Amino acid sequence: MVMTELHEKGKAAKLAGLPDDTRRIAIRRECAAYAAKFIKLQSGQMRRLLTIADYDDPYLTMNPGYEARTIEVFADLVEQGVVYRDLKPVHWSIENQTALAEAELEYEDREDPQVFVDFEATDREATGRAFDLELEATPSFMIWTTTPWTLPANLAIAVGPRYRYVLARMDGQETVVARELLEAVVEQCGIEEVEVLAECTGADLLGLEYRHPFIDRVGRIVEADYVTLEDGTGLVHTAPGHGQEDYRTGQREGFDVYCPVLGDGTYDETVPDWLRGKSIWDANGLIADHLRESGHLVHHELFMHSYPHDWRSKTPVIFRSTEQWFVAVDRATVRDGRSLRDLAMEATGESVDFIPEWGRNRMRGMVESRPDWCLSRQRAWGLPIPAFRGPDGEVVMTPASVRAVAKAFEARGSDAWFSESPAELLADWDPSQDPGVTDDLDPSTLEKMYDIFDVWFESGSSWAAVMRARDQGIPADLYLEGSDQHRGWFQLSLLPALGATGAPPYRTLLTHGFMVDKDGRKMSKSSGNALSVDELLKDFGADVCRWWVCSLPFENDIKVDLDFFKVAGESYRKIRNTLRFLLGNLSDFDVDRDGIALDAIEPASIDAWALAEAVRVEQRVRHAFATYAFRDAHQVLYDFCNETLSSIYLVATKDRLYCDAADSHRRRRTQTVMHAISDLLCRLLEPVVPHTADEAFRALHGDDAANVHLAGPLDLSATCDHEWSAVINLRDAALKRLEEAKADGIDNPLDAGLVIPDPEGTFARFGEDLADLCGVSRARFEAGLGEVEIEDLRDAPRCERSRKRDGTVRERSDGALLSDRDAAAIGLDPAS
RNA sequence: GGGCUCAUAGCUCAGCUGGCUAGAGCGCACCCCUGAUAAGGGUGAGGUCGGAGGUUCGAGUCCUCCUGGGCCCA
Repeated sequence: MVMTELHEKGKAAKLAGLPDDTRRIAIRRECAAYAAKFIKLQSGQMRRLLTIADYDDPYLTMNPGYEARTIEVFADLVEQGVVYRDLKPVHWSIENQTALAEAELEYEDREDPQVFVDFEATDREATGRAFDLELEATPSFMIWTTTPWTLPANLAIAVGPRYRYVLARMDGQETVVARELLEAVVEQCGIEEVEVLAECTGADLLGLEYRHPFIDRVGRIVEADYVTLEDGTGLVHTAPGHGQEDYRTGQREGFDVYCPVLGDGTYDETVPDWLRGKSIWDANGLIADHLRESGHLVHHELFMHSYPHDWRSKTPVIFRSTEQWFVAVDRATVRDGRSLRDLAMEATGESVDFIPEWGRNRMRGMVESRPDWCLSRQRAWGLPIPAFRGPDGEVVMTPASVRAVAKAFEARGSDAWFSESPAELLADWDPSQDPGVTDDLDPSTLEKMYDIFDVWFESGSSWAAVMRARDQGIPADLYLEGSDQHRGWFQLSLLPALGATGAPPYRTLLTHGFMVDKDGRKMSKSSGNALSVDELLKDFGADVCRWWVCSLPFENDIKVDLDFFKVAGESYRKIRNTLRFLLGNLSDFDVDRDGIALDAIEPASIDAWALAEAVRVEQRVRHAFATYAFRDAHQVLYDFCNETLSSIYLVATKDRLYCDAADSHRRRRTQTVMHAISDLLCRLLEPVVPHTADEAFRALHGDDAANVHLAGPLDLSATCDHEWSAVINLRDAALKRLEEAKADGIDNPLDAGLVIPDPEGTFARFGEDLADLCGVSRARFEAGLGEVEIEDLRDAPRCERSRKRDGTVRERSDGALLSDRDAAAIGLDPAS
């Protein structure tokens, strides 16, 4: 990205003229500035979401202290004997001319050729013997490949020793293919005449030789366990310089790691002249043409498949052999002889918790099959791998020399690698005390090497550079990332920590799914269905966004759409309105002056019930938070506000709040509970909707300095009559009856009274609240009744103040129609 | 092509180790309130649990295959 900008600004040309180290430092300056820009941008977004972090002292991988800690982790790995340098095929980005790690790849669809090619056997008789046949013509071995450009590097053909192979005459040419694939090959290649001449096993073919179709070279048939009968011909083109499996086969069989492709994706001098200097992508066509002309090409067609691309440049990557640094996952560690893979399988099997649990299986599968970690990159920006080359060309890098460089970096930053001499960088190193080198090694004879660490090694060292360095303690409680990081950060943090300390860096791994659009398709800038976090924050506010996030089943993919934020905004407003209503009704209430003791609340009162519900909510929400079940917390909080408070408690208590005498016990009792519930709600909502909770909390306490984020739990308790659940059921039944009564013209519940069956005498003690609970004017009980009945009160006088028709309404001394309670509340003598 | 994973009312989701007529919220329809009002309350209609087989006395819940998403890899 930075290099692109430098080119566009024309600075790259100027830089090219500078000495290597000077040029690298100049590029690194640009990169550091670029990184700083994004640090500012992204931390700004995170702050706006009101995340809590040490924003005054963030950890940055480019800080000298962080760099030093990372290098120390590396020193520990060197000490454990798991770091090595080797010539191997690695993922190579032609665009950026660097090796890439698995985590730096993206798979995208790409159209490539697939070719079926005949490789002519060198020895007709020997080949015939394998099939127990005397041959009249020289047969061929047919291979299939989707990367024709790797054919110049072909050194072998691999077969499965146990598979059956046939010698078949196909349109005149005698060719060997796997028996099970014959039909598919014939069909795909459009072969018209087929005659099977003989059959043998793969084992019979081993050791036979063939002539390379356009290079003067003889190849050999070898065995390999990765040969499958799923596609191709069952004979696998093998180029040890261009594939990891091919490389292993080549090592075993003693082949060179031959790779005629240069870093820029063109061929070197060792290929035929018609390919020299050509780009490998052009070579696909050239080679196909050449093979067609020479009669080796059986079939050629284009097809779409998923192919690895460089995640930065979005260009296709290739396998290319280069010297790189690796972390070995199967080498024994010095500490106890177990390999990193052993340790990782053990850690992911037991000591680490996974949320959700299937992450364990997923990650173990990846750990089980992962290749060695290619640590080195060829670029200017990043942390240098502190390796030197000695006077005899040998690589000098010991735990002590690495730690000496860590000291230099700590003091002067990793730019020192480019501005200082090897002797300066190794000032803290004494070769004579280092068993890893000869005693008389003179640091001033060393030359710096210029590989840069894979960025994943830096982020994978944060347990050391952050948690341990800041005395936060390791293992960390939780690493949280998307499910792609089972291969990325989770795994690449685990391996260094296991190597360096023998223990995993975390106790728990929490994984979330990916954002997809409302149709479940993945989001990307290119398909235009991506949403901007900035826009969302601007349009909906941080609290609504957080409220939405809290509602998600995060372990799966998350469907995202603008409409969902609107819905989240609606439900958020329900919470906010509930709080506002609570606070509004506490305006004349001072908890110290007017509050009553919570343990003095009558158990049969609706206030005891509401408080008991609040206690349950507190327990459930706290438990949900503690187990990362944020969705449950969201649900419980919403249901409490919507159901318990808004539709039941607050509706039922409106009458007393508005119409009871201001200082009456009943009214103050309700306010006391409303105060406690408000306090509780603020504290429970605080992690989710911090702005709202903060605002409400300060209003509740009438203290602008009150801080809900520091308030801690409330730990309420309540004693509630155990028959309250029956009362709530009774309410449901009554509401249904009231709905039915609308057919008789009783539209307004206050025009009705309830007659409640109460054979056991259970409901009488709730009498005071039952009418309000159902929104009717009054309730009475009858022992002999079967079910709830509605009393038509439309003819009863209505209180002008409370609008109730409770049977006590009559004209008072001031001429108003009032009930007894309302008359008393405004100071009239009830008897008057 | 392989590993992991998802698919339940119009929408977003619950449904633990298989067991009453499959739940919630939103939305929708109808109604009430008008002293939470760019609010509040009530009732109700919506589902062949992606498809096809199988195990079982019984499957949304277990097994197999298929279809369609997602992540990771080849």
